[in-house]
Amino acid sequence: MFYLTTAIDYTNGSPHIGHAYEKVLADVIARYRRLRGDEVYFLTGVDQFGQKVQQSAEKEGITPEEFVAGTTRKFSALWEKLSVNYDGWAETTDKRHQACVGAILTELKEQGQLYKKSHSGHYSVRQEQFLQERDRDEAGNFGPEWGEVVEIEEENWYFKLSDHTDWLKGFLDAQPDIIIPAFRKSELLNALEKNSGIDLCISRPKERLRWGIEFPFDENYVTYVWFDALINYISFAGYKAAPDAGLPEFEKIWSDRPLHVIGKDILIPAHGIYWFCMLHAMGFSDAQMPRLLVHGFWNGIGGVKMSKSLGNIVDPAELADKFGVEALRYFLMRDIVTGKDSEFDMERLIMLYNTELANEFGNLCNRALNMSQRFTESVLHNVGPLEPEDIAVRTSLTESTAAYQAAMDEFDISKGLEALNRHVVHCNQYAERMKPWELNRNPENKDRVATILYHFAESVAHVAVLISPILPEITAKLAEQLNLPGLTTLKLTDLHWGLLPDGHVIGKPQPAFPRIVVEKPE
RNA sequence: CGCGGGAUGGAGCAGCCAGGUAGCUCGUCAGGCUCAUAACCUGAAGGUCGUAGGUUCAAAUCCUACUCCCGCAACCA
Repeated sequence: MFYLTTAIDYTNGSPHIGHAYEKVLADVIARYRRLRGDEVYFLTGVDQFGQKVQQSAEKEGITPEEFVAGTTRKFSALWEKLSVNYDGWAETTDKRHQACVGAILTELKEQGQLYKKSHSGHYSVRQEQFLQERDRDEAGNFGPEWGEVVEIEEENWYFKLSDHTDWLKGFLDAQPDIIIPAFRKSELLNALEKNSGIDLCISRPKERLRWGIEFPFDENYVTYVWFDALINYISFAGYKAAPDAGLPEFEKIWSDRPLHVIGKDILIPAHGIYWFCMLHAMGFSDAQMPRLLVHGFWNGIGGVKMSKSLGNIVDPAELADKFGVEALRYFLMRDIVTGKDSEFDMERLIMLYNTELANEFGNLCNRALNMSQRFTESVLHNVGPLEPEDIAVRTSLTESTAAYQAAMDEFDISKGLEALNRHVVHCNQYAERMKPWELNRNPENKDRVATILYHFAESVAHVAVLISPILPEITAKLAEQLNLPGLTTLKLTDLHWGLLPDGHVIGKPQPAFPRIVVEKPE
């Protein structure tokens, strides 16, 4: 079983383009692995507890339950709109999750992994958090943004993180590709080196935070959100679940090494340190440790961070409505190298869709279907003899498919799409050289025209399947136009030359990728 | 000396890990075609690959130093 998860989004606000990117990326990987023939379980969801949610709810004068119900709906509605098809949905307020967190806490305490100690420090009443030395301004004071700062002493529960950091270092050293991309690992190892010996405070006194999972053995405390949130990856996979809980069977889900798709902001310390150590403390073996696929961020134009104050935030739902889900998904996968940052430029979204989908691939679809309709009465003939140019088309397809697969296996979606595009361009060049529209003027060339058109149609069928992880709707559309419904259920291993049988009658051609037309403001 | 990333023709990027005549998309200029969604195809101009050294027969790629930009630095997601 290939188990993959995303970070669960914090339900303190509306989803932005970064949320959408991560979920679409995970969805594409899930769909690709299914295409490869793997059994896949895809989990995503929302993180609902914590201080910020409590504060936001108070501000609106509603309960945290009501507040998260509203924001959660925004996320799930967006995933539906963007064709993000998950198998499991994680909400941390789910009783089953809370029970799992409680069970883990109890077990860790019994194993002596938890202890209580008192900590004193500078505390911001307004922000409801302890302040660090780095929070001081140049003058060495805590600035006005923190409000009233008092020195308080507080008792809390700690997890013996330091017991596991030596193991973690060794583990990370021994694993070449546990963290993708590789440079993130050195960053993580450096961070570990510098901060080992520190334990993790995993509780919050109820006086200052009520919105959390109560400690099973100490009713005065709730669980620190990260400790609770990370557990979603196993709780919703059925870890320590009751048989009738309606959750999957854990051993089945967590059989191979799972993949966590996360953003670069939550690698250190949350996933790279806390989560690995937590799993280790729970008795997970090295072979059971998940891989982390760490993606980059979409910045605004000019490389500046997107933020509300700069007003350069883009709403993914709005984009999908305006340009279509296809264009958005394609852009999000095409214009970024997995692991790196990129700039979100609406003009590039339009350009890439219009160029690569509408003009190049769309044109090829049209050529295949339209000419077949006009020149061969919609009947495809898989006849010979083959000319070198025809062989070259087949070779190009084979090479593109292999390159696509290699790239997709490494989660490099952009490179995979580029590989598909190479074949599409090859086909358009082939069209220009063969000029079937000219050949068709002479009835003697009937067979030759049919052979050429078959190469177009067959190429379209292959690309339609290969692009399906990124553009699932398109595959169905093209399957219909090609009159080959089976196309949507094909696996990679089914992709041999001859998907379209000799004598096959195609359907009615229709533009699969209508161009995006923008009126230029004068 | 905190850590990491980046600097490649007008714009945005790939290539670097496993050195071997600099590649992609857009834009610009010229041409061709008409099957097609004002789409497609061909050709051209444009780069001392941040700077300075080093290793090598050979460096965008490896090593050293430096400059500039961005992000992060553990109890806020």
